[in-house]
Amino acid sequence: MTDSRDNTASQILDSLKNDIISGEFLPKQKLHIKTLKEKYNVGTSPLREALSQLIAKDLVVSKNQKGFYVSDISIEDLTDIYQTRAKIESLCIEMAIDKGDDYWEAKVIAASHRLNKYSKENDLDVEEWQSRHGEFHEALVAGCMSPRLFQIRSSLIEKSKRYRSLWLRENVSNIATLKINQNEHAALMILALERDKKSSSKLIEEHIMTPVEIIKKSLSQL
Amino acid sequence: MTDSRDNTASQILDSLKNDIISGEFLPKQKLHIKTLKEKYNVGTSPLREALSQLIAKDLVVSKNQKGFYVSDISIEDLTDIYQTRAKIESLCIEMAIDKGDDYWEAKVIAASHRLNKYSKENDLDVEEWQSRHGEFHEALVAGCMSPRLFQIRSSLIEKSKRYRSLWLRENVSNIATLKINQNEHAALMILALERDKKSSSKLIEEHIMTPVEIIKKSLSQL
DNA sequence: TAATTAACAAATGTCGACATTTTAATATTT
DNA sequence: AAATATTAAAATGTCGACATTTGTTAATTA
Repeated sequence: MTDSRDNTASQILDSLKNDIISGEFLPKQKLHIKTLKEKYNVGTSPLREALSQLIAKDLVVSKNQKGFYVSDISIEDLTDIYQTRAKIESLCIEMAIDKGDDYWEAKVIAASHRLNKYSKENDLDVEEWQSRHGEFHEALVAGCMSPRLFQIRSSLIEKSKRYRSLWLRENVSNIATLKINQNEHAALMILALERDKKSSSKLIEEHIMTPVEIIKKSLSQL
Repeated sequence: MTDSRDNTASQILDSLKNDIISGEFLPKQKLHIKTLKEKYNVGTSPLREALSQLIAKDLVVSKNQKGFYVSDISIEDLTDIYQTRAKIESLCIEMAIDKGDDYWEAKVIAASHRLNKYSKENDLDVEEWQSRHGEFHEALVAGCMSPRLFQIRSSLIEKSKRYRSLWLRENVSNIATLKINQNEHAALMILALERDKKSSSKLIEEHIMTPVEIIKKSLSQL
């Protein structure tokens, strides 16, 4: 059995990262050391080490002697993140189509089924839907077999999730908007399994860019 | 005037990162806290914070209670890094060709000239050549205008530089190999200025992948 | 002699304290 | 009253010390 006890810093890292991505801590908000120490029940060192890692991940910034702050957001950054994410996801899918085997196909079909079934339910839990949605897209690109590209993809997803969270916060009612393009998911799967690289990559780029305009709107009113 | 005094951690970060990328610290090598403190003349906290940032950048790993180590390398990772880097660079060039203006063109021509002139010199300094080479490629993609994509590009370059450093370390004589494909640079510029996306992206991918096989060889003998 | 145990030395991760800087609140001057 | 200067309070970043854990060497046992 492997010794997988993590150090304190990496434990805080996860919680703190989540609290930033989920929008509990808002952009530009000051992160008081004292407050955080109490909130997460930790000492100075591990906390600062976790914050340091979040700096490297662009979720936190620090000015010398002026403390830590949650990274600011902007419409330009929102657009850039989503555009880059679209390009990367398109790359992933193209590679997955090149290299994906039978297991990949099977996993895609399975994930698609789970998403479809749940989307038709009446009173659905947003968390659950988002989880299945994420798993479907992950299954699609899983065949690409490039750890580094995957890592880039993940970090971009984290960043875009923050924008989506902030938007959801202001538009709790419009959750249904998330599921607008449910038919696109089916199309995506079919194109991928048909190994149609061109169409797949084109559709995925559009699919990812869909929510941008909506989020932009509510962001500019802030 | 802006107050741009950095904190101690970010100062160490640069030095330490450089020493890892340049191969002064070898893969898997243990990074003793005590030694590093003396080497960089700093205390525990800022050092550990710098190390934490390098963990997020995948240049350092840490096992709980067992200290910090330079990230390991492998042929698989080498290949993955360079392949991903090639894809990203190709993306950048395509976008640059789409969005690049007259200033972009001018800068590309200028950088190309500087590289060409220096490449013809008899006794050249490797550092200087690498610098001009890097600037040429940067000029080529500068038109892409996506900070996030640029950032991804930079982090991949850092990682690939480490492999190149380790290879150079074992093959000081073969430095000339670096300049093998000098003619490709001219071709690259022409294609970009002709706004030929397809050919540009194809050539840049090949250009980036060129050194992989050479580095692989010397790596597998280690 | 090999293997196991015990004891020691080295190194890590965490905390609390201190000096320095920033921020705020108050007083002073024009 | 507005602007500046002064003082006090809060917060930051750094260090050294301490408890725990790890790794190594020596001793004991089979």
